[in-house]
Amino acid sequence: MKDQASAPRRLGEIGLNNFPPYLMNRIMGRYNASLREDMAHQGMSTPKMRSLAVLSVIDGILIRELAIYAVVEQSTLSRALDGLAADGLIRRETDREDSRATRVFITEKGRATFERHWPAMARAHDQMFQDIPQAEQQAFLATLHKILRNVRRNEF
Amino acid sequence: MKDQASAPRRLGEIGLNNFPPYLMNRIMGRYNASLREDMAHQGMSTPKMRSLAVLSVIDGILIRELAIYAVVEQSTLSRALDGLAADGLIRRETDREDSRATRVFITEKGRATFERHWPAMARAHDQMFQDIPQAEQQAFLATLHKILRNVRRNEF
DNA sequence: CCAAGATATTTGCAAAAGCATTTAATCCTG
DNA sequence: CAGGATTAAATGCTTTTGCAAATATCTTGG
Repeated sequence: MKDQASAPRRLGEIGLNNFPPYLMNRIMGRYNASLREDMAHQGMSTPKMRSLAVLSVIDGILIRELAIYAVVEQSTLSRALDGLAADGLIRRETDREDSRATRVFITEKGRATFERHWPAMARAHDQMFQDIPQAEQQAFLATLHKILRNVRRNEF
Repeated sequence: MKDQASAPRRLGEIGLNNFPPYLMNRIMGRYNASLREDMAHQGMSTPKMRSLAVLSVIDGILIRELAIYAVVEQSTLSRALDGLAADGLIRRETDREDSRATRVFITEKGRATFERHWPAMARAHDQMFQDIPQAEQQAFLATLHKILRNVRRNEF
């Protein structure tokens, strides 16, 4: 009987609490809502914030790559970048080798802005993992990597 | 040195790939996008789908509870329910004990509709966890439960 | 080397989401 | 037990999304 190895049969049978995607949506719903609260005041949106976060780590990336890393639709991202550029937080620059493509660079002001928001993200993260042993957190992270590899459709 | 127990110092130092909320957003972004593709054709939206999914497990729930379980803003949910009711997939009924509140019930047609969509959810789930041992999946699930308990603000 | 097809980004537009307000009912406190 | 505070849900309105189409550039087979 090599049954049920992976896919649960019916949602009713396994229950919401044993269906990981459900739990992950619940968790990320809270996480994102709490960040949104924090940012709303300062005229920052989720796509903008995510863009800055990614750029603070990987600068000079192509827009299409940023869309993937930041988990934002490209058209939405395009407009978010308009806003960030208008505020001087990022700078767009046509790629040298391919003039269709655009690279995005974070400015000093952009970094400073992100640093101001980072504590809220760190706090949200800490709350998520409070009272969870380091070893368990490591194992969790390792599984997340496997899952991402399973679902992503890109090279990164 | 009881440092760094939980909150990483700066995102740049730890990297996106070691920041669980980032990975979870990436993963759920894909999961939800893939479901959305599947549903768009059949005039079904994410809030509608999530409502049916929750109701298929917990029927006769209050709207405000459904909003939490389904991870949907209440005003958005209200309109999603309008749509579902119009299609005869759910039924709203004023609560007996508190006539401000409304309970939502899934109809047979609603169940049937959910069953039609369920395979796509199961498929997405299977893809996520392919090649991940059962024991690891169990551990992952256990950690998700802890995290949800850490972040939720409600009794459920 | 040119046309047809592919790729990167932006933009138009309609649908969706979210905040704040409204309506209605219940709770609670003095 | 009246009246202000609270809670549930719906609605008005504005902003944000996201799809699809447009624009611009690049690539490649003939």
